[in-house]
Amino acid sequence: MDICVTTLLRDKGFKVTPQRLAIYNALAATKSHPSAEMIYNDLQPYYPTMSLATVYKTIEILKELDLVQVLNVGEDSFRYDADTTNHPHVRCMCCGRVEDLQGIDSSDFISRVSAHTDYAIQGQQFYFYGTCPACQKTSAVVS
Amino acid sequence: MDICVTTLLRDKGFKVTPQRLAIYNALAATKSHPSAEMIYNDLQPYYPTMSLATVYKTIEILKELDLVQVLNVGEDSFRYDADTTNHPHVRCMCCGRVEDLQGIDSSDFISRVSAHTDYAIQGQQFYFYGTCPACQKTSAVVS
DNA sequence: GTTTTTGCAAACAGTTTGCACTATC
DNA sequence: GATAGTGCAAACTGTTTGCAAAAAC
Repeated sequence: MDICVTTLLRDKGFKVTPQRLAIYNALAATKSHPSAEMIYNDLQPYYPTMSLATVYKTIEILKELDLVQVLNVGEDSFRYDADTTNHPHVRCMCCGRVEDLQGIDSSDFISRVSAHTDYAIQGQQFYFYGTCPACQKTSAVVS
Repeated sequence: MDICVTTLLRDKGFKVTPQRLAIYNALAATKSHPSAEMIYNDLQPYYPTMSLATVYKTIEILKELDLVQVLNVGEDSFRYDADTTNHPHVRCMCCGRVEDLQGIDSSDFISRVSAHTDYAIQGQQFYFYGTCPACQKTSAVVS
């Protein structure tokens, strides 16, 4: 996996730095769809001198290499996903957690939309909003 | 329509001001899904002393009254829609225009997702990205 | 040794807030 | 006349940029 990123960076003329590898690995190792700041905080113990600007600059490159996708779940900040397959996401409106919705085939819905519009559709993002299992339990106890 | 907004505002204890009516009317009269700044610019000729802060504060209230919905199409700024029915949107990646995708029934897709996840789904947003008819023509000429 | 990257700080854009003045009720 | 809203400017947050020192090649 590391080798792959290294090669991809080199091929496009980018230099390979520990920061870049760490940021990509942090993203690839989590399912939590972190924001730039979350990545920064996660890496802080291991790269105490790394700056937030480096996280942003690296994400920019990773986008270019198609190694991450950007999520815009309606919060203040963007979130990033190293899984670049196009899958729907859910956000818990209670705790803010963002999760993947795997195993849902949306191809028929997409082709239905494509057929219905004059736009040449190139991509899409599906965001669902609700309450996660953990928060459902909590509110059940309270009410 | 005005009467309706007036009543809704009063019922919730908000005062009825020309600015609030103008902002709602501007939103209700367009299909262009304007940002706060666009609304501000549109109204500038008629309300030259109105400030951007008033636009934001008013939108906040209109959200509370369920008179507008917020779109997060992946740009720098939010966009607003006075059509609060839940319909998909397309953004042209060439000119930035945002349009409604009317007449698409997504209820089966939504119920398929609801059945598939542990989340209690309360809402969703579907964003499509592509090239609008006008931009398709332009790029065809160029290439 | 050249060229790119880092990390800092300053800049920036969109949005929010505090507060005196004004308008609504 | 009491209460809430406006408009200004300043604050704030997430993100971007410029640049000298440092690292990659």
